[in-house]
Amino acid sequence: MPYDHKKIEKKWQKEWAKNNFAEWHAEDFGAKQKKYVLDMFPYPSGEGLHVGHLVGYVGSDIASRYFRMNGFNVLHPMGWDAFGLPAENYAIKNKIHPRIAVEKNIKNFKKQLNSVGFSYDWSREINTTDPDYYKWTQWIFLQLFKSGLAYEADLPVNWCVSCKTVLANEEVKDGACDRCGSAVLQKNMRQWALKITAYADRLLEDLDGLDWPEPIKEMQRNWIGKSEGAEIEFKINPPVGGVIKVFTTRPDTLFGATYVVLAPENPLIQNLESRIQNLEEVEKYITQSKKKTQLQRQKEEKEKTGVELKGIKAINPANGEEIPVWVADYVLMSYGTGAIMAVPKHDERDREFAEKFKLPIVDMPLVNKDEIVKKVGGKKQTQYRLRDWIFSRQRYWGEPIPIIKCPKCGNVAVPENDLPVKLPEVKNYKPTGTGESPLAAVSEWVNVNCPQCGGKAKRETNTMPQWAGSCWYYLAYVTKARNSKFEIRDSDFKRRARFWLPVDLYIGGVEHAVLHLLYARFWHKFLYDIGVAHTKEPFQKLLNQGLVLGPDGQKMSKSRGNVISPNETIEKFGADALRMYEMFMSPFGDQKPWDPKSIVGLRRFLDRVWKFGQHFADIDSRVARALNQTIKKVGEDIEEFHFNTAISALMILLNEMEKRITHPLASLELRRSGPTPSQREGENGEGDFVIFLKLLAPFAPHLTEEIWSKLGNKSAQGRPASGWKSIHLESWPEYDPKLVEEEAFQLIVQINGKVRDKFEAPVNISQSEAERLTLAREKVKLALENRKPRKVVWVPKRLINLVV
RNA sequence: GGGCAGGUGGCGGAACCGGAAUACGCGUACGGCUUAGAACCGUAUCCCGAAAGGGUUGUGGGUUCAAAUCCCACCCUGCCCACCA
Repeated sequence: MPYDHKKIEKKWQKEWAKNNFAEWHAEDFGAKQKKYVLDMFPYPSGEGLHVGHLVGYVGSDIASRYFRMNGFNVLHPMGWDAFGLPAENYAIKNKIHPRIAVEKNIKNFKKQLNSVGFSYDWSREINTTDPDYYKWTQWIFLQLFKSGLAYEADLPVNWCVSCKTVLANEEVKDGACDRCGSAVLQKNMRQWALKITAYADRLLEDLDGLDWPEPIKEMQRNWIGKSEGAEIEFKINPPVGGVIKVFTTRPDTLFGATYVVLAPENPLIQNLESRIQNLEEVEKYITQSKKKTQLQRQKEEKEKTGVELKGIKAINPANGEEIPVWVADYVLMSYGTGAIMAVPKHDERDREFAEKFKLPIVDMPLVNKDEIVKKVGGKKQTQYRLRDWIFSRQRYWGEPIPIIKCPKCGNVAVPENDLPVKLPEVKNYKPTGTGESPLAAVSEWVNVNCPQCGGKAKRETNTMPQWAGSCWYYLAYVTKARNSKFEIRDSDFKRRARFWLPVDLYIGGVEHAVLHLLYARFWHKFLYDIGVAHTKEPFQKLLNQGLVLGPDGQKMSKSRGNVISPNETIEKFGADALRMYEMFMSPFGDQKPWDPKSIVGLRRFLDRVWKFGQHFADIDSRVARALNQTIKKVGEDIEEFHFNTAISALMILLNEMEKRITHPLASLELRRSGPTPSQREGENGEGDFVIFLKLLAPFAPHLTEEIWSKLGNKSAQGRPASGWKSIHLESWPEYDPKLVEEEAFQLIVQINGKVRDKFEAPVNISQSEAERLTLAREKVKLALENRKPRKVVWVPKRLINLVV
């Protein structure tokens, strides 16, 4: 009989919640060694969780349970990243207030998570939209502001026409909005930005000490994009005042520079206006290129365009030659100095441009970098590709930026005692599209007195981006012990943080490689600098779970209709089967399609475990070896997140145990299904089976708990007295190293590298003995045809190879 | 164009510190059980061949007693970045 997963899983979820074991909670300042196991928390979207979201959560749950069984004090919390566009767009579409939508969605998410049987410490649950929470998001912003790291300026920004807000560079993908895929326009707007570039070097260097997947580190390195070079000045002829500064990583090619190119946005062009003979043409070109979106620029397949500034020449400082000056949009204002020296002999882009516009391409001797820089009066310089983080959004559903704009005093910080600046209720929270946030319309909220001079002033009406709340949430869990409020300034917090930080194991998707993970590292480093955090990095070890594709091999999405919800799967196969299938289907980090058929294999396995537990099982002692090997294998595999092979090992062990059943009746009953009352306590077999159950427990927590309690390990009834004994509070089984080693092995006999025979031999067989036995074998004699081996290769415990 | 990861049965994958390629699971076939089906149990299942035997880890080459594993060249797929000077 298959087990009744609906009944069993509900029952234990209720018991676990009701009993709320202290052992499942993280214990601040506990004596056991701490382990902080963290999931990237979800956006509670309206669609609910799909099976792909669960892969990471299942993995971290297995790890957490395993660490608890190994005697660690595990902090494994969960919360909600509920501000931002997904929540707001959902609310707009369904015509409910985002606050209400988020509440509803969180309820649904929590229900879904609980139905999978996760062992989260819900006493530390957080929600980034909770004013008690975002009070501290705002507080950190104010510290950044006071340190000069948050500033407002006219900046070139990305504007999403559909989301009607500016975006950070990190949120633009292939020239389109990462969120909605719409075109992104380049605009100049007055915006708040965070000076992440001030941390570029530290963000780069400290990657080395992190136990992160190498590709993620590489992505961050590329994003930061450090390059060393020099800034070199080119004098202008006629001398109109000012010089053209260029940045180059190859000053050694300076002799080959045959023209100079300015970015269309380069302000120098305005200074030169009076001398430009073809001003009209130049201005037309500039206007045109400004109109292009990034997407358009890319679609034009990098076909070079540009216009010469006639009447203007630059002087190559290496050889004093006069060279032409051009304006072209292949040079970007936002990188370097917004001007380049073009070396068409050496640089492919310059060559393409030179060929198109018939500019000279000359050979040059390469010279010593440092010497030439010195000689022409240039200076060494380091450039980063990383830009400051555009931090304001013209949207309603975010943390208000806690700044008051006073006509007299300028931008004034909201006094700390006035935090949080609560997001006001509004009737219309739709984005305006004018560049103003919907908050600007709430006059009773906007109009305030300046905290500095007392005069009339207005609140900043932009809100923070979605990433703000997730920049410090791992600290919030630490702060929020047992439902207390957040406070990250006092010594109590600092003691807790010192106890728990850094996060020992952080699990989430690759998609955050240069978004959340870079932003959070930046904030953490700032918090370190102001003495809030004591570690240089927040997340010591990072693992990425692989993406789950739909059954059609495509990315799961509502529009494709290939989204698999955990709800139906749990209904049909149970949470334990779902958990195991997700871990078994591929290596943890691999992308994988969902195969609706394969999950039955895991369910079959669990049914066989159930049957085994229903009937007593006298297992013969030869299983001991397999058992010890499995204890070793499963433990090692869990530590390395090789869950697929851990499960395979458990399957092999169960197969083995079924083969070794000595009681004929039990054997029969296991093979058929049928009622049997028999259960003996104290059998050898039961001991072995119980060990197997413990190994399986982190993967299939419900089923193992049920069998465990049925085996006489006191069920939950009658709790809270001392009756409770959950399998999840048991110790992880230990293996006997002697029993892991095999006594015998299949000795492979090769002749010229080809397998010709094999026979069983004791592990400690000597080479001479193995040779003697090998040469005596019929098959070998036949294959040798009287030839004598000219060489014998002997690999202990594996093979013997006769070379003739 | 640059960087990174990866190509193994009908499918997901295992082995990858060089040592039996295809563990484990899905699927499929046949048999059992069953009034029948489902479920379950058993057996088989990389390819060619009746067998002996031979072949097989994207392709081609190399190193080695021995290569899925190491080296070189090429092809393909996925992800990230992309006119960053």
